[in-house]
Amino acid sequence: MSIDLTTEIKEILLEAIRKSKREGRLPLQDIPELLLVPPKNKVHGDLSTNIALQLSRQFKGKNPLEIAQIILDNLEIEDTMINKVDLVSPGFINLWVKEDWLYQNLREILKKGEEFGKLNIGKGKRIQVEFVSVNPTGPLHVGHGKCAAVGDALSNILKIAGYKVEKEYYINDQGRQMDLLGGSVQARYNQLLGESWNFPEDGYKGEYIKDIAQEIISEYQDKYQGKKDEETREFFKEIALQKILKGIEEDLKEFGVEFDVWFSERSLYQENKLQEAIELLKERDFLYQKDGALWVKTTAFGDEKDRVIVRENGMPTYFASDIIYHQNKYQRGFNQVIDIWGADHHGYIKRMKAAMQALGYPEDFLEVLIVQFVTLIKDGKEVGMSTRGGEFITLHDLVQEVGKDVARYFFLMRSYDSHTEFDLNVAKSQSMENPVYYIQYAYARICSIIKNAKTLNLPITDLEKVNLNLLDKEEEFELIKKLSLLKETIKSAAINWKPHLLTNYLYDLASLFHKYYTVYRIITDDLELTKARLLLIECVGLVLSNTLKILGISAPERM
RNA sequence: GCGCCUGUAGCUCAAUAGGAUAGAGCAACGGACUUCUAAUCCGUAGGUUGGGGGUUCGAUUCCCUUCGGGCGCGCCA
Repeated sequence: MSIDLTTEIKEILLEAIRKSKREGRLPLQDIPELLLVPPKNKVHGDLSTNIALQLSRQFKGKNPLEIAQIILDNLEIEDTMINKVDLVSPGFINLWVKEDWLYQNLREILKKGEEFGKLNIGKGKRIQVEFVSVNPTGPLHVGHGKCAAVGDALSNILKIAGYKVEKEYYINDQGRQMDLLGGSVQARYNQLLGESWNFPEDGYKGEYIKDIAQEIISEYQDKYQGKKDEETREFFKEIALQKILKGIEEDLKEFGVEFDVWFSERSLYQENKLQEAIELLKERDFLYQKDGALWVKTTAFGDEKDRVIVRENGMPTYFASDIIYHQNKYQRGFNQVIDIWGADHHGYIKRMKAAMQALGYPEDFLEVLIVQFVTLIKDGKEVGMSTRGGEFITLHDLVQEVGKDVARYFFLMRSYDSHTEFDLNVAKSQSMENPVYYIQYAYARICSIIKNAKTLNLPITDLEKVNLNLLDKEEEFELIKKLSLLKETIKSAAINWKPHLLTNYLYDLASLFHKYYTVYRIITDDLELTKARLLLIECVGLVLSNTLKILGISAPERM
């Protein structure tokens, strides 16, 4: 097991700090997490830390420069990867790294291959990510696609960061909306068979309802024509649910998203879990009766008002389902669950988090991530997305139109909490405007060069026999530094739950490669140089494909 | 009215956990193909980070206030 090189340098700095503490020159309580990052400006070195500035908080009045100087006094850089150290006002410690450190990164990447990027910051902690969870009453639209992309990518990021992750879809398969769905399909079925049949008020009017009715006709002919009994209603409800769920599952699969668990709301009520939750809440004194209904005292945990869990008529509310659903999650042993919701549900967060605390779970057991809306732009104009309007665009349509890779990238390229403006014209263009192709093209170029090298019988990735010192150009150093940053980027994406850090990283890396490619040839008359450069681009290719894989975007070998 | 998200270049957005001279792409203008794929590269121009206060060595980032945009405030789901 080789040591993480950035960690190694951090350790050297920390040792200097600990030594200063032992000597009494820095009477510290605790040492904050040491951040070691490449500065924006090259004159500030290869890596930089603000630790002295951080530490100066602990003892006011002490000049950060003095603190930095004390650390430097105790810093042993002989026989390390650090080449030079500098101290700059107001207290930054800047480090220059030996070239050998950079080369060592390449060795590590090559050795680990597809494993490069894996971390262990999760330490096996179990996290559940629940996302999409759309009511099974119609097809997924593009907004759900954004949630799906974010949830799936975040799950992959957490996995590679060392968490045990489960992806779950919650199916709201009971209640009024299911009755309406069944009723709507039943009405269309009968109408298609020539019956005069009233369409339910507030029913689902989309074309897909007619499609389902048509399917039922081909499968069952007129078997249920004109029937109005309970059994028939159940039949329509059930078959509509199954068909729509199947469609949702297919659309997601086509989008590259697969769930570990499809969890049915109905199943919650088969074990009388509601009673269990109510008992617990009562015991903990967060439950009371008022106006004939049962209320949860969510205001005790910051909610604006208390919420009804069982209605006056004895029926549990949707909130009740969600409480026992999350109780179930807790009982399944997750250390933390992340719910990903659309922006229209944000008002629900407080009461859910309050309910969790009322049940006695840790405050951060449930975290909710709110994904902002998507606006589709076509020919410079906004495309309406209401279900009622005719211009409904489904996720399926979008994937057909622009492809899975482009759709996923566009949803992930911006922070999920900013509104996505999805320009269909840009997404469809196979030009430099489209960042997906820009990145994939970098990978395809690398594959193409390696293929050429093979036809020329050039030896590839013979690590021991390559003289990496020949990689001495500025562009090469920049590339290697970027490669070595992958793990830090994944770490940051995992801790902050920000998949878009990886799309940005990919773009930067691709950009550095394209620049390098333009200035230098990989395959030259100089065999030794060629070998070294081939090794470098192989590493770039590996990192590109590893990162694309995390985001669920394919890495084509030729374009 | 209250709550959540948001406001950065003409447009779409970054800015890593409060760090150093706020960066990319597009659009505009000017260049580079006898080349391992030009789906590429180089250059020019573009800013009072909506406004105003505060916190500190330092604020696009945190707090208060104000203005604009989006969304939500059911014994609906």
